[in-house]
Amino acid sequence: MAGTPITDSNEPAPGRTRRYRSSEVVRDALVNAAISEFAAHGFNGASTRRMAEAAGTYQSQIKYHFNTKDELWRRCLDRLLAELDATIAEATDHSRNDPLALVDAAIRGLVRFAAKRPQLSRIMMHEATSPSDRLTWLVEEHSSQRQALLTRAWSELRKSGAVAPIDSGALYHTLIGAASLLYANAPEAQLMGVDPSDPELVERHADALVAIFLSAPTTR
Amino acid sequence: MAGTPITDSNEPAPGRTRRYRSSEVVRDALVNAAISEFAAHGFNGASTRRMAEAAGTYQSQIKYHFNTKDELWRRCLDRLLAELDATIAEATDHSRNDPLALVDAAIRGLVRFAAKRPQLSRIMMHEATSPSDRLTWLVEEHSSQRQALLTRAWSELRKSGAVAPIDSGALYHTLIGAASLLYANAPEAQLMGVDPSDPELVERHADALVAIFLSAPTTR
DNA sequence: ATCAACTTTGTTCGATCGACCGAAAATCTA
DNA sequence: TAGATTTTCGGTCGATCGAACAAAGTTGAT
Repeated sequence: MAGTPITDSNEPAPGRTRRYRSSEVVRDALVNAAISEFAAHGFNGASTRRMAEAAGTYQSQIKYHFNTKDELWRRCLDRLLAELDATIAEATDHSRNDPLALVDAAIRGLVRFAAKRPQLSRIMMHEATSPSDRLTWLVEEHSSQRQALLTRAWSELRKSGAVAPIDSGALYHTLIGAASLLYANAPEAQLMGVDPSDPELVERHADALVAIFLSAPTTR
Repeated sequence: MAGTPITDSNEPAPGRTRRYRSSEVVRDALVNAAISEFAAHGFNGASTRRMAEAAGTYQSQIKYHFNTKDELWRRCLDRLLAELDATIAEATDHSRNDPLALVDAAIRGLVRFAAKRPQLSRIMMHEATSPSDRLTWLVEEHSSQRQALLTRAWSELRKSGAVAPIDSGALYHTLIGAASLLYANAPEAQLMGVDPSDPELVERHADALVAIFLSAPTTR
């Protein structure tokens, strides 16, 4: 079976340069190219031939390394979600005990990730507009746990009244939407005179989200 | 030219039933079918044959009535955005003078429209992920004015301090994202056990957005 | 009733899609 | 070095796409 056990040292036989890239490298290049292609055009609109070209290889390599377009798509999401988890984990590293500080850090991490890797938001927005096996897989494999985690943390904070009164059913999509649409729709924002790649804008955006989500309700 | 001047009374010649539908009716059916198709699969993934079948007609009718898939797409957005304008205008009808009440009503109208017509959000999210002539048209024709309107109203309210401190560059997408992702991604929400078609959820969602956007900043 | 305008219907075209196959080339193992 | 394994590379297959065309059928005005 191809690539399952990476046995070799992947060294180009001392002194010589490899002519064939290792499975790992090609798979990596294909996943990266596919992430951009899926994000830009959705699953159906994405072309495996364009992916292969961007990765500097051949379309038939997708069958060889991933078997189908569908499985390649799943590997793309595995990678993106692992990156998201890593970013959030890093951001919340120093606030393990204070629940409010933890959510604060998580929101900022979410915004920064959406800015750095808008492809994840784009793919999810493409996919979640109509039912499919992929969407079912995505929710079961990934979305559900994240939503449960957020909802639990939020209802805990709600008890102490330190947080905005947001319906628990709407919370997840409200926060994700507020945090990521600006970057998912960056090409539109650019045309409107906004530059979502500006790091200072990202920080101001994160500040704003923390301010509106993590503030006790005010009576007018 | 077909259908430009609707001269006739469109009456089925007393007693008899028409065998041909009028241009107006077919165009209407095609636009409706196309809106759903574009929303579900994006521009490239949408099939003109499926649209025609859903509209009870033939694919070649699209060429006849709209010339190209591209022009049909533009007519879909003209209609959706007209509907959005009508909904917002109706919602803000009774608060012409009080700027704060006006934005309050506009936010609620936006949420209700996103819930009622998720297709607009879906199409925009599909389209805004990568540059295209359609996106340029969309921004120039529609998005820009709306953003300018919102930004102006917001900065006015900011002066009186009655409103959350949100960066003006990020405001538009933050609000739209918070208001519409839940409905744009309704199939995902359903799988997660949330029902975005529940009118009470929609109202609670609108309440929450008004609460977090239209509240003076609190210091912690 | 006639005729021009409008609408429907069926078909064809070239292009692109994902999946698949097999032989050649390179690499690793023994 | 010989043989087994991995990777590359070019090509083919049926399906579907948007666009286009040409008749044929329907309608309303004259």
